[in-house]
Amino acid sequence: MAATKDPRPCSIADTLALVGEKYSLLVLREVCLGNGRFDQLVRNIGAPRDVLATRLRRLVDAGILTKLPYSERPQRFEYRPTRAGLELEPVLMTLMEWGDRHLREDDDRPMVIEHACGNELVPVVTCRACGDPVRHEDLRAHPQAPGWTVTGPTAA
Amino acid sequence: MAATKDPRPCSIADTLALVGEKYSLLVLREVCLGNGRFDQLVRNIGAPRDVLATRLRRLVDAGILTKLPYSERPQRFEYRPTRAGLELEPVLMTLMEWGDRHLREDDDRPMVIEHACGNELVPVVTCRACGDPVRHEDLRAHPQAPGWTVTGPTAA
DNA sequence: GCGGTGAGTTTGAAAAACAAACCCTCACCT
DNA sequence: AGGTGAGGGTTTGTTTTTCAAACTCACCGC
Repeated sequence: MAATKDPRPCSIADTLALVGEKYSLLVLREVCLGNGRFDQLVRNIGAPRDVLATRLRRLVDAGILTKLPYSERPQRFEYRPTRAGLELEPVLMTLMEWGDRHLREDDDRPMVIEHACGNELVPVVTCRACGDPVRHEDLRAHPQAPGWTVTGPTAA
Repeated sequence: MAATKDPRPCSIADTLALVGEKYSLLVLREVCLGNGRFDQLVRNIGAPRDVLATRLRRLVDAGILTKLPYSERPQRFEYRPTRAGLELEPVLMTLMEWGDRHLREDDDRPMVIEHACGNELVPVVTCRACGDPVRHEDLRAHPQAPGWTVTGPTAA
C-alpha cells in the first residue's frame, strides 16, 4: 500500500533543503532584523564561523540573501534578504509563535513584534480564500504527484 | 553596540532546537498525514533508520509526538502528533507555500490541500488583531530580553 | 610600525549521518 | 515443527559535518 521507495516530491522538503540546515533560519532572522554583518551573525547566532560562512554561501546561491558591500576600501560586506528571503518571514513568525506559546511563560517572551495596526502581532495562518484560521480538522490533502500516501482522513 | 556573547534568547531558536534537526519536520508532515509507522516514515522520508529512531525519541520527549500501540501481540506502534504537534502545522504550511511559489511551476505542485471552505488552501499569515496579511514593512521588533540588537528600522 | 576591526579560512579533534546488516517477537503457512 | 515474512527497531563501520581555536589578509587610525 504505502511503499514509495525514495523521498517524495514535496515543497516542504524542498524548502527545507534550502533553509533547513542548522542556523540557516537564524541567519534569516538576523538579516531580517538588519543585523547582516558577519561578526554580528557569529555573535548573535552563536554559530561556528566556518559553518556560518558555508550557510551564507548557500543562502546567497539560493537567492534568499544578497551580499552587498557597505564599504569599499576596506572591503566590507553585509548580507540582506532578497524579496524571496523576506517571504520566508512567515516561517519565522509561525516558529516564534509556537515557541512563545509552548516553551515560554506568557510574560517572558524574548521579543514582541508590533504590527502596523498598533497591536502586538500574533501571527495566525489563515485560508486566503475564506479568511478563516486554518485548523487541522479542516484540511484534506490531495497528492498531485505519484509517490504519496495519505493514510488518515486528515491532511497536512 | 551589538556584542552579545552567547546566542540570544529567542523563541524561533528554541522551537528549532526541538524540530529543526534534519528530518524532524518531515516526520511531522507524515504523522499529520496519518503515516505514523516506522517503516512508512523510513520509506516516505528517506531517512536512515537510526537517525529516524533518534528523531522520534526526541519528538516524543518534547511532547510533539506520542507513540501508541495499534496492536498488542505482536506489539506494533504508531506515532501521532499531540495537540502541540498539530499546532506546528502552520510552520509546515508556510514552508510548503514558499516552496510552491518559489521552487515550482504553478502546475506541478506535489500536493494540494483543500480547506473546509471548499477552496484550495493558500496559507496566509495574518495579524490576529487586525486580520491583515503580515508584510515585512509593517513590523517593528521590540526586544524584551537583554542581548538583542535590532539594527535596521524593520523587524522580523 | 603597532594594535585593532571585519570577514573570513585553516586545522585537527569530536560528534552526527549514513547504508547495510543484524536482531527479536510474533503470525502465518504447510 | 520448521520456514518465511513483517514490523520496529539496534549495531557496526565508514564518511561527513560540526566545532572551537588559531590563523590570515586588507585595511584604518595613531
